[in-house]
Formats: sequence, C-alpha cells, structure tokens
Amino acid sequence: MLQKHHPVRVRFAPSPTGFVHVGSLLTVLFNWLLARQHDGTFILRIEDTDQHRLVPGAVENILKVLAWVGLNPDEGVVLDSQGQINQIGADGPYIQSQRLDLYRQYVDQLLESGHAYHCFCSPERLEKLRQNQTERKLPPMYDKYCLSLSPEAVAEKLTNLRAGDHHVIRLKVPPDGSTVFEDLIRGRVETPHHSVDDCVLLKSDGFPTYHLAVVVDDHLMAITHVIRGQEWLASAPKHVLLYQAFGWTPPLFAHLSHLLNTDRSKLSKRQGDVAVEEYMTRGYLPEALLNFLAITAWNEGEGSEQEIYSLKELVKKFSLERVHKTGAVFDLDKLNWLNGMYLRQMDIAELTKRVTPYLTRAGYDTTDTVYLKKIVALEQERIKTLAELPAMVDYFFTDTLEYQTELLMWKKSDRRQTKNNLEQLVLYLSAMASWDEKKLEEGIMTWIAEQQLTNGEVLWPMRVALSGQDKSPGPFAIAAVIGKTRTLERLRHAAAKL
RNA sequence: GGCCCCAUCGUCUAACGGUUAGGACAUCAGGUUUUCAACCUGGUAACCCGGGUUCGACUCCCGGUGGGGUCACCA
Repeated sequence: MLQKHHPVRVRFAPSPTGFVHVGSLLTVLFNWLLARQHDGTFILRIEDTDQHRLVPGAVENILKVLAWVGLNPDEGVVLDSQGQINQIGADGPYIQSQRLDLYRQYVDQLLESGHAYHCFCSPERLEKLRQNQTERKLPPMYDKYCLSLSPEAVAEKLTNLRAGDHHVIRLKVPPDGSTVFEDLIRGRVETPHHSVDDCVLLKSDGFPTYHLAVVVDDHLMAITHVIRGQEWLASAPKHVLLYQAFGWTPPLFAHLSHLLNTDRSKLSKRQGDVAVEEYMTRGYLPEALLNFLAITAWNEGEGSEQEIYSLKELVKKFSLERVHKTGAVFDLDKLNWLNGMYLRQMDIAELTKRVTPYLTRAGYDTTDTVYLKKIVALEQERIKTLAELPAMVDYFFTDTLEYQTELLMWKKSDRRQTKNNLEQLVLYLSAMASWDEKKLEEGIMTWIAEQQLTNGEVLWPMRVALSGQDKSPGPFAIAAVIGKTRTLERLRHAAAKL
C-alpha cells in the first residue's frame, strides 16, 4: 500500500550515549534489510536531545560499528572518505540538536491548534503527585492541572517567566476514546486514552523530548517504516496522536521484541556482553553475528530448515511479517557454533587477513604471510573466534618450548622406549629427502609399521615434542609447517629430556 | 498497581484443524583418531493450565497463570 506509492525510507536513530547494544544492531539489520530489498534508503539520524547523557565520541563509535558490520547508512550522518563525520541528504540536518528551531515551530503549531498546552508545574509538585499516585496504586501520570489554566493566567505566567522557572509544553491527550494502530509484527494494538500520559513535548531548556522530535523528524524525512525496539510500543499511541494532531499520515510501525538474558530478563550488561564492540574485540565475524541475530529474531517459515544465511540471501528472504513476537534468549553457544561455521568456510587468505591484527596485538611477528597462512590453515577448524588463535599458536613462533617431560609419554608408554623411539625417528627423518605433509605421513606410517610400533607410541610423543601442547594439530602437519631443521631440533630436545 | 505485548524440547524455532509434533544449538552414547578440533551415526528432551468451538485441536475463542515492556523536563 504505502510502499507502492513511496520509496521505502527507514532509519536507525540512536542516542550517542556510549556503546552500541547488540539489540540495536538487530534493529539496524532489519531496517537495512528492508531498505535493500525495496531499493530504498537507510538513514542514520542522531537523537541527542538529552544534553546530560551525551558521551564524546559516541557518534564516531556508532559509525565505526556500522562500518564493521557493513550496514552503512545511505543518508544522514555518515563517515566521509577521510573518516570524518559528515551529513548527506536533502532532509538534514540529521542531528536533532541542530534542528531546535524546527521543533519550536511545530510545537507552536500544536499550541495554536489546541493539541498541546503550557505547563508551569514545578518538579516538586510533580514528584509529590507521583508519590501520591503510587501510594494509591494508581498509574503515575500528569493530572492535567495546567490544562485548566485560563488563557489570561497562561499569558500572565508567560510574560512574568524568569530564567530558571519551569515551563514546558505538554501533549493534550483526548480524555475519552482510544488510539489504534496496526503494528507490522504484532498486528492491531489498541490503547485507551485514559492510560496515555500528557507527556512533555518541549522541555524547559528548549529541547524537544523524544516523542516530539521523533514524529517531526520521521515525517519531515519521509520515513515509511519505523522499525524499533519494543520499549517504544507503549508510547507509540502518543506518536500516532501527534501525527493526527499535525494532520500527517503516520508511517508503518514494527516493534521488535528484546533480546533476553538466560533468565529471560532484558539482555543486560550484568549477565554477558551486550556491546557490539565486545564481539568485535572478542573475534566474532560480523557476518556470523548478523546471521545469528537474524535467525534468533526471524524465521523464513514454510518449513525451511536453513540456518546459515548470507546478507544477500537475507535481503531476498527477509520479511517483517515473519519476525517473532516473542523475545529470544541470546544463545551464546549458538553464536559460537555459527561463528565456527563461518570461520571454517572462509578461505585461508581471507581468514589470515582477518586474524593478523589479533596476532600482531599478541606480539607475534606477522610479516611472513606465507608462513602465517600455513599456521592459520592448521588451526582453522579448531577456533571458535579469531581472538583465541594467538594463545594456540605460540609454538610456531618460538623455539624454546616449555612442557612437562611426562607429557611426552603416551598412555602407559615406557620412558626408555619413548626416548628410543624418538631417537630412531630422528634418524629416520634426517634421511628424508623431500619434506611435505603427505610424504611425511606416508613415510612415518610405513616406518612405524616396519618397526612394529603402534601409531600412538610414536605419533603422540612426536606431536608433543613439536608443539609442547597436550592438544594441537597433527604431527605431520606441524612438521611440514615448521620445516625439517626445527622438527629435528625439537625431536632431539625431547629425546634428551627423557 | 494501570495499560500494552507475549507463551512448542534447557535454548532458537517449524507446524498455519487430522504429523510417530520436524530441524538447529547444547547435552549424552557410539564411530573415526596420536591429542584436540572437525566429521559421521544414534539417544534423551517440548505443545503453561482450565474451559469452550469442532467429528477432531499445538493450531480458533474466552478465562487463569507465568514472563516481558511501559508509566521522567531519558531515549
């Protein structure tokens, strides 16, 4: 209906108050998907109307996170080629603190049309009112005291207004009836007016509240779909009322359920990582994170059992109607599994590129990319995140391996026999002409058979001698990567320990 | 407390009146194997409760219970 006549325009409108919550990332994803699948526009708008909560650098951080996941805005606040914050688009500015005059103008319109009114109540009176209501088990709401002020009284108070006086503009909610809107995810939502507060639209400091700013901006920016968290569901009627008061057509709404902690409360910092930045540093792949968020909040339906989706596929298959109404527990186990799947499917060159910063940070020399690729190939199937790799590959970068001598002995192997086997193995390998994994395996396996030994009593000590670890890739692979000289050195060193 | 939203294995979910209630993660057992990982095979495990409607309800309706959200000059 709406989208047939208007190009789809969606937005992500965060407050610059710190990190980016994974729930916000879910919101970004669904907005972005809708824009892409309708060839629409994804806008980033900054909602900084609360001057007390601003965090320096938060906008840059948001943009950085969006760039990391590859869901960059088409319009609004963007990063330019120099990495500087910039604004593009015809409906700017896209930062609310730069639109103050605009809000003022629309509030006046509301005042004139009788949909809003002046309020001079002090915080003390409001506080007392709330206390009283709470004690009587009533919902804490404004009692419309200032609505009954005569026009003369209002005019008088306005002219005598002094700095520091309390003066706000409130929404005049009709006393009777109810407001209805159709949510794309939840269906029809009806709210009786007696439970809708005459909320503040314009604050004493001249800044708008969220409710005013979001409606004015979404309308002026021609937003067609408002996809946001469920925390806004309860105030959506206020927004619809405002659209009606202005005589505007409301956008389509879709309220997303929250991601949950294991105890089913709203996902919080206490119980795990909620910042997207955390997942970045902990070595999750953005494609895995997005895939994970998509399948926990949405399902393709029609009997599909697919779980791995590329962004491209999601663009094709996503639909708001199939977004779940129920809040979903953030299942870290499943994210780990998915991340592992992506890691294992990735080609070695790409994986090496992605993991290099983690190795560099851990202090390893990463200049030899050919060597790096070989190491990465060996560990690819046993890492769950990029960040765990550095701790697993130490033996590729040092020649002084620290391990307990006992570790060299396989099960109930005899110490002397193990020593002897290693010494014989050194002799055998010294004579080997070519040195690659396949040749090593063939050669050593036949040698073991010829010596009438078992695989375990040779391969276990060999692997430990090469890696110094109780778990690692196989001995042939390690030997191939570290080369003949170092292999023989390590085997001799191990034999000498015994 | 008012209002709104929600309800299938431990977790994420499929089902759209008739199925042995399917899949995935996790878990358990086995296989493969020098270890770990990966991989393969198999198992345990769910329709919140009570009324209706219907020949027949996980599916539709009502009530209850439970969970979540919201009720600021925060967003």
